[in-house]
Amino acid sequence: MVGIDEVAERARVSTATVSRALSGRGYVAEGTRARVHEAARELGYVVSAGASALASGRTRNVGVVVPFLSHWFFAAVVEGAQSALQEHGYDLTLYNLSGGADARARVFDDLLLRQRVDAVLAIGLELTPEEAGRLHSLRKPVVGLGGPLPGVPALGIDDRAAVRLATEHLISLGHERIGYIGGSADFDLDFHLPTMRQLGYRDALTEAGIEIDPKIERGADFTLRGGNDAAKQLLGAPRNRPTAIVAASDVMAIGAILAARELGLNIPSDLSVTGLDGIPDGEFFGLTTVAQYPAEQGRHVAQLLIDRLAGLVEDPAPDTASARLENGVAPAATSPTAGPALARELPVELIVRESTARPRP
Amino acid sequence: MVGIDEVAERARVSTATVSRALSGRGYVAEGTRARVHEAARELGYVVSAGASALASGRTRNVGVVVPFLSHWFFAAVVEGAQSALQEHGYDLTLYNLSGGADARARVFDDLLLRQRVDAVLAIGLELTPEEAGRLHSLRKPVVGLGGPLPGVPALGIDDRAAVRLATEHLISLGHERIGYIGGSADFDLDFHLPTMRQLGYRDALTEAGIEIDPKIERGADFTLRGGNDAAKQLLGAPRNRPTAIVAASDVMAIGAILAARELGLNIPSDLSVTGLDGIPDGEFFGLTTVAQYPAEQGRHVAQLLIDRLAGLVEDPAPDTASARLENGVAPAATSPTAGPALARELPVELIVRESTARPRP
DNA sequence: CTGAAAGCGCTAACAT
DNA sequence: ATGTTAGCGCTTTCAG
Repeated sequence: MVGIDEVAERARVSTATVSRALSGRGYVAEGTRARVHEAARELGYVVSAGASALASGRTRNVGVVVPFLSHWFFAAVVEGAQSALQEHGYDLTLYNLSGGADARARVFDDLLLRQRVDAVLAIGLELTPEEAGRLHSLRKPVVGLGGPLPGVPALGIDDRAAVRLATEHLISLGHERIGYIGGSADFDLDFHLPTMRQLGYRDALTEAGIEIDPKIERGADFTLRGGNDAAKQLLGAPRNRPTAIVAASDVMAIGAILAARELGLNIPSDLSVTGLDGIPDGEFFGLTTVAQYPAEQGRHVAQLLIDRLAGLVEDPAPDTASARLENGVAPAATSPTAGPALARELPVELIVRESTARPRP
Repeated sequence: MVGIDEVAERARVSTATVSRALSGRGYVAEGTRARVHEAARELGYVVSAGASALASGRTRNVGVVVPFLSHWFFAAVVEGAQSALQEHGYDLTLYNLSGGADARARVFDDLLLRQRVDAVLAIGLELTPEEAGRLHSLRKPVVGLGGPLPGVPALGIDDRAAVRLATEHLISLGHERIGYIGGSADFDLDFHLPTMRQLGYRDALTEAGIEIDPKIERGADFTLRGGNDAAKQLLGAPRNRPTAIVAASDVMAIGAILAARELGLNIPSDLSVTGLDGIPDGEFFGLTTVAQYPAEQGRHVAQLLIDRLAGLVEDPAPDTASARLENGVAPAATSPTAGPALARELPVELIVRESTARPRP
């Protein structure tokens, strides 16, 4: 591996100047700068991440923690974050919690503490107070996406408003008997979104003066089959069958559409269906949905971190954050930088396709 | 951050002993060992990755390069690799090539050269000779999964045999008019699997003495819609319609199943369909398929790398690898360690479900 | 604007 | 089995 002194020699400057020229910190004459870059290029020199990290305290690496990857949403977020980070010369080290409790503990007790990362992005996570404490003890920027993080600034879509929007769409079409397929209680442990989404559905009904009927609210597991099973329950009733179904995710909505077909119901004349997510296959099924944009969300949140890192000034008073945390109070912003408050709500969009229409008269 | 000397002090030993006790290299008395661990735990000490890497040359980090993440297969492989690595205390730094040519160049020209990783896992990639050269110049273990890598040992399923197996299943059921939905030429640039899979289909037909009819071979793009469109072409013909379809992926197979339903054909009595992949939703659709196991593949390949890293001895003679590479010859094993040859073929399994049956008499 | 030199926090000989 | 010590390759004062 060619080192910095070889570059220095070739460019006829000191190693200090090479470092400055290549990292862009400190003054370097334009000519010198060019010579250094030229020399580095010719030699194929790339700084050693470890040495640079040790000397500077900056790793140019961001840790991204996800509950699992095998889900469109998380994969897309990571991909988005990745591309934003990569553009700025940051690497992305992935931590996955799907390996069970041990793996999870390891991530929070060891891996994240190794000083391998400058910042942490926590995606779709619900942290325990201990885990949040560990994260805080890093004294590094941490931001969350799509999960409630105690004491950590977090972004996400407004799940409640999103489902409400879908439901309102159906109501505005004239539907009054609207079923709901949401998450079962199990899922509420990891994400609170099931609850939030259900509330959004109820909000819309209530506001429109439609009575809530728990009999046409079903829990499922966010899979195709789950949505399909739930829909069959909803649609199988001989009378007073819903004319529309709001599903808490696109995948479940598609399951519902397939269920309707199996039962000989026509979409949308016999049944309207809405989803939430905006997955690529939604278009194929003509699914009306409230789309969110995970790749953009990932980019956005990564960019936020990059900005913080760039403007990083000083640590806050040593004990403020943890003290607040112990009291169970989530301060508005607990990151090392006193940046502007985060825009909490990420955009969603109602996409009307062929799965919704006026109910039969 | 608490450092190694604080631990040394507390355990009343030297820093060298702390290092040995914690890393497990070199002799340490059992009692000392315990004291050190205890002290480290009490202080919440974790080695600094950067310092350790600089001093030892080992980063305990593996780079994983994927073309993109937004596909079941890649996400599952990464998840599998992740868990194996994590169990052994390795981190996983992800490099994503989906950002276009610039991103791709950056990965090979800078990011991988930063000495941030001990080894590289290249998934589903077809590298240019330059890229392969860069990888080689790292002088680090590199293994590929599911993509032809010039000069790099690579594992993968036998795509040709897999599709052949599916086709043979249909033939054994009595089908003789069997259509094929594969990848279009565009896709062949990145993965060669479309071609290989098509050859497998033809192999089976030829061996059974069935004539190949290019009119019932269709290219598609590995999406639901692509499979659906292609199937409609195949099934729309008024006469001499295939009684079975082999699809080169589960997603396309599902597209075909939905196409059949739309056309009023019954599965499997009017049409049998097979896929390839073993995606979770396959079961819901009753899809007969040849399953592969990406998570296990990822684990396997990660484990391979870990073993190499553990047994790492010496670099091979400086120029052997690159010389061979320049000649365009792919040696059996070009990794620094002269390990046993890799088992190239990863397992697949025919899973028979409800989408296949004997053709109507 | 550039150079000299002191580390960053750890590991690995080499001693003992 | 444990301690001493010299770096690992860079960044960053501090001078000039």
